[in-house]
Amino acid sequence: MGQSSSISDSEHIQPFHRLHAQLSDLIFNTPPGERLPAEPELARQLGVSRATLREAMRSFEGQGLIRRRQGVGTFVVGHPRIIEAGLEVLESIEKMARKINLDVSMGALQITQMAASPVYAEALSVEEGSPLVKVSRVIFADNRPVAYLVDILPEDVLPPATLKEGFTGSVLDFLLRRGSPQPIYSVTEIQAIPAPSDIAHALEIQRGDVLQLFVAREYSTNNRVIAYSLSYFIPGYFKFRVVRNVTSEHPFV
Amino acid sequence: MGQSSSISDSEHIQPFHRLHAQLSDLIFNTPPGERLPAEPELARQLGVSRATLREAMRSFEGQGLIRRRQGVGTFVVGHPRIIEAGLEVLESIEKMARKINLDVSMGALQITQMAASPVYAEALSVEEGSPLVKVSRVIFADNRPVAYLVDILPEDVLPPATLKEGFTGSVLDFLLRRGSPQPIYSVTEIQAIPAPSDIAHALEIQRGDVLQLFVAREYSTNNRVIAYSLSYFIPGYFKFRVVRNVTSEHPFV
DNA sequence: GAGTGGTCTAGACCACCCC
DNA sequence: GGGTGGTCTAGACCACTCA
Repeated sequence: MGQSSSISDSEHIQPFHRLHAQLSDLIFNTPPGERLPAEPELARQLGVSRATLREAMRSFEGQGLIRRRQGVGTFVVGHPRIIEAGLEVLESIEKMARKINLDVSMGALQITQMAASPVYAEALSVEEGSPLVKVSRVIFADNRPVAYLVDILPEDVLPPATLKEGFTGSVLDFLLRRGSPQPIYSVTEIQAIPAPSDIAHALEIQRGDVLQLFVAREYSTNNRVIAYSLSYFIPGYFKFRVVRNVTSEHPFV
Repeated sequence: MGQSSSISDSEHIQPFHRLHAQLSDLIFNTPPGERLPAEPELARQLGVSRATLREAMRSFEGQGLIRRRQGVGTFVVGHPRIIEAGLEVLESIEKMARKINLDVSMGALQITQMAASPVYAEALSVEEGSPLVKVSRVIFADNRPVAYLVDILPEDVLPPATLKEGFTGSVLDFLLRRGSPQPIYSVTEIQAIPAPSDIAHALEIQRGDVLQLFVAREYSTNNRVIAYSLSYFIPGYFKFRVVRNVTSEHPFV
């Protein structure tokens, strides 16, 4: 079983590889916005089990070519516009998106006050237990969730009350606009991770799907850490670029 | 079924979450180097199906905490030493590793001569069909594969014959040592991707596991592109860092 | 050949969305 | 209520490794 053998020059290709090609055809021959057949139906048509079909679908979702919505269906989306950014410059997604005339909005905003856990205390160089504010939200581009952002700041840097008005999703822009303390630079760590359940849910992708994660500490004058932030990006919607130099002398940053 | 209900305050947690915690316990309480029980056995012990067990294991593999080897078993590995690098500086994995006294070696070296495909021709700014050299290899740290590197260069930049001697895995180091043309900087694009089958195989991970990919164009004097390179890293063994500045004037890079 | 992880199947139940 | 995707199960066969 497995290989349904109806194809003539069938090597013993595993179902997955054949499936991947078939799915690719199907997706590119389906107009954007259209729904694909339901999973059980599609699995039957392609002669594989639903588990195998879903496995093959994962990579297309990471590329932003399809979008699956529980209770609704799986939809083909057009080639997404890509948000491109050079990493040397610290700037908000909103600003990056504006450059390519992409409509960006914010949703699922949560502002929480909390006491500093050991991890956060260390990241922000504050006492354990000191008051913090955690701001999390989802960024949408073309009405699709594309990023999940979390900022953690000391309460005196960002009193929750001040956020009530004029917050559009970017803590960085907010701080810059307010003026003091002034963000100067950030040290950002780059990681690739499988999506944890809660974040997968917020981004409407599957747990385990690939995400690009930036973990940043933002610094103000006199090297004070004013924010610790986690940014989860769905790959395929973003292109991050960095210029690297061969240097004989080594600047200790 | 599923929840085996022996636990007292059982909310209706999905098997996956409970499993993840149980696995975490098991892994941290198993000495590095030891083998875990076989998958069917372990699935029985934990009261889940093998599919669910394997799904839960994926994330631990991405973090480098376990290593699965077909036909052999699943092993706990100690907290891996992490190769850390600032991205501002273009340097080879060998150099990064040497800084932390980590033993790095190369395997599965393949040197292929080929004609420029449209993609490669564009990337290297050469004529389609012009002669190229493709160098691919696997990088091992502590005897584990941790990265898969591919460099594509014009044949006149890197005649295959010259590679026969003194090549230890880094095309960058090789070019620097030889002196001409001299690499000056690279423009690197950062992506998170699920591992394609062939690369998963070379890195001894599972297809679909998370990888950090760098796609770079390396430039020489007078802005000639001398190399196009793809670097696939297993997350968990690497930590990449970049400093980002807030700039009021906007340099159009 | 015995035992391991890698892949796949068929079927089930659930959470969710929309009518 | 009816249909969708999300999760899980039990069992099978395969590819690989090693004695």
